[in-house]
Amino acid sequence: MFSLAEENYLKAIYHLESKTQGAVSTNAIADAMATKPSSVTDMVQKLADKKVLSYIKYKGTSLTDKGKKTAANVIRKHRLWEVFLVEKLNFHWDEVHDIAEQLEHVHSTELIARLDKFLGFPDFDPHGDPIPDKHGNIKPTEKKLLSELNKNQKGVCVGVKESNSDFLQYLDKKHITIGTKISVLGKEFFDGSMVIQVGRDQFFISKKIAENLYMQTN
Amino acid sequence: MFSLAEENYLKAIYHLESKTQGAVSTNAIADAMATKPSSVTDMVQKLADKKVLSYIKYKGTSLTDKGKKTAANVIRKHRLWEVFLVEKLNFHWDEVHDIAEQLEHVHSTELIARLDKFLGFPDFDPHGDPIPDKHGNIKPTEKKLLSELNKNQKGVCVGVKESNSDFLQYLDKKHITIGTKISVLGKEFFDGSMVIQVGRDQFFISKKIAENLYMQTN
DNA sequence: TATAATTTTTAGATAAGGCTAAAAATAAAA
DNA sequence: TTTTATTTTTAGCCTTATCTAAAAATTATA
Repeated sequence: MFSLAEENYLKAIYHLESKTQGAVSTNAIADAMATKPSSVTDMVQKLADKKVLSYIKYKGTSLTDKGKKTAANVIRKHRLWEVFLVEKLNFHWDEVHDIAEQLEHVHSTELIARLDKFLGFPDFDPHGDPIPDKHGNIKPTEKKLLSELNKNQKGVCVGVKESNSDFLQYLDKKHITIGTKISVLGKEFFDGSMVIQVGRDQFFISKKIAENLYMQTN
Repeated sequence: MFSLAEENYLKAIYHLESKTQGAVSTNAIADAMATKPSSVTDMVQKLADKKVLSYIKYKGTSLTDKGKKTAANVIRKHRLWEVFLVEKLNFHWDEVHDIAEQLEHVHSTELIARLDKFLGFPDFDPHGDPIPDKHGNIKPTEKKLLSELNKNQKGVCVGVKESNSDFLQYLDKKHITIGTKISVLGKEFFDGSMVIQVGRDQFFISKKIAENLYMQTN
């Protein structure tokens, strides 16, 4: 069992590893966690003792399989709770992060298994990020921007890139949300604008809109 | 904002105050929290500084209005989460305590407001305990004996009057426990016997049984 | 009411997690 | 290849929440 602090370190290191290659530096972790490098050194040494990461002085750290699995599980919980908050409690996509940040540390595998089922075994969270399975595996996925689709292609909205209130309100008005199917009826190469179909409605969207919607196409 | 430990102390003291009258003793708190009296003294002094309770050396403590409200709010969260776990995630009523114990410390008034609405503004948790409102007030509730109910009335079992082993074993066999919903399908005025419904089962009970079950009816 | 028993508090210690300042190692620049 | 700059670690200290052991206050008993 890991403490709240330990879980947060593992999560941060997991995210950092996926963004860069090679060992993760102490300073990078300190930046990501808004803490001091000296605190990171202490914690990383403790986590190395617990076999969730390997650490070489002055050379940085990388998660072991056990560490990756633990981190992925925390991320799984975070993302499932985000789906719950948005789908069931009607929060907006941009309001859920801080709450999920707390909920992710509730310990109970049974709880998460049941929550997963209650939510219909979702594959993506409201930001379009994939939800790891109970073994910590993430289904390899093709997440594209709507703006990358061409005429006659279609997909399912899996998240938003920018999530300012005006944008979310626009999506609300157009009834676009996670899981909404969108078809590209036309695309103007001059300005990247599109005509799309959402349900029975067909309408025009600008390139700016299309560039902020994550789509899954398979 | 209160720490996890502070919230747990407030909650424990709140429960102890409702069970006894007068100030709560240091040892009573230590017992309730499975901690040492010396630890309680430290914490209680800290909480007195924060104006959530009044503390007189060697004389015990009692919550201030602020302390009561804070404690009631933690209890409100705990009980709402228990409803969620049982009603939505299909946990059994006796499996939810430990999980709710963690969930109750998630900080977000908006979350609780929305959860409350999602659950249909419940008044009681699965154990039959009342859920404080957002101001910390608990609706005064009427606890009756099952024998006082009439045909077509129903309620939730909130406790037993006599608790000898034979009686408890009988309840076990009939799947009656704290939180069990019981409906009175028929009542014989000659001997006070009843036909009741528990879950999907319908069966006969004597007056003696009915006189030993506390019910909450609303 | 003086003594014994119990309760409560204080003093000092520990573990987790974090910080500052200084030292050591590594990387970059001259 | 020295020297300088940056990164990382170490050492020592702080806070929160806990503990044990001893002292003090209160309560019970003789």
